[in-house]
Amino acid sequence: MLTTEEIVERMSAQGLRITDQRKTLAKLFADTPGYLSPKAVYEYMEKTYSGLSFDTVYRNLRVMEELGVLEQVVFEEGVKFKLHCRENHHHHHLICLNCGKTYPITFCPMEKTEVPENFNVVKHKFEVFGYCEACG
Amino acid sequence: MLTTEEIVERMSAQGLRITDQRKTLAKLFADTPGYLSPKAVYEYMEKTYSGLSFDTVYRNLRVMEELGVLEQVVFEEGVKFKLHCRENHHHHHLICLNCGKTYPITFCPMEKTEVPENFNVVKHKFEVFGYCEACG
DNA sequence: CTTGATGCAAAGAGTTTGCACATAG
DNA sequence: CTATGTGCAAACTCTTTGCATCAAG
Repeated sequence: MLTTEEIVERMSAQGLRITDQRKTLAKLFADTPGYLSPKAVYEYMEKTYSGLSFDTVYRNLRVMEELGVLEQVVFEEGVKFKLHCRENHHHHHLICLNCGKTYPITFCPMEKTEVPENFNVVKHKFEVFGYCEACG
Repeated sequence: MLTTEEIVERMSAQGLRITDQRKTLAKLFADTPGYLSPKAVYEYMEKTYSGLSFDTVYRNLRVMEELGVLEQVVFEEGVKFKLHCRENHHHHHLICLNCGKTYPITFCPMEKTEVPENFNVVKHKFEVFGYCEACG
């Protein structure tokens, strides 16, 4: 996982300006072991930056996504963001329905899935949802 | 899979009125072997019913979903609907990225997934995307 | 200084809701 | 007949965009 400093460096290296807001965003994601909705991010940031606007949050989330720092996933409840996994290996996730925290699953179901010859596989999605120890 | 008549009967049995639009919707989904977006449904229906409104399409999709005739899935590109799978067995899908057609996968990755004891699994999602024979 | 970041307002997509009129049963 | 379905308009949520101002480098 990336640290706050590594995220900031990475943004800086791409020629992005390091504003207080971006530093705070970097810290938020470095400290959060799971998914955050744009709304959750906004509510967290709002505490520090009164007068914050939603569009800036979105813009920064997009910037960090394009930079490869964040990854976006679509859930039933909407879009969420988390630090991009830097695992050396392809993997999947256990996701806590309460706190959003994720745990890696090393097993990839594609190994065991029989696909008809005439079907050309491009990608797959495997996610397990439930409650982590802390959330019951 | 349900036939047009079975869908109509099912709606009728629930006290829903069988309008021409609902008959056409039933036929559309009975004949479609994959996912349809609300927009695609609207565009199909519009051909027959000029002056059709989007809200009626949405209302009928919701009604059919609540009835258990349709199932809704959230993709990156948005929400889509298909006939609810009536397979006797839990299963997953191969989904064609071009035509939306689906093929069942009998293998369920949960059988092979090791979950930490302290994680209480509630549900899972496994979907394989690619191109079917017809779509290359 | 100069370019990129921010806030504000407004615009868009997608979806839902209230109401009056039309129509299935 | 009577209650449900439909179209219309408007509201709502989530997200993006244009523009003037502000501040990082």
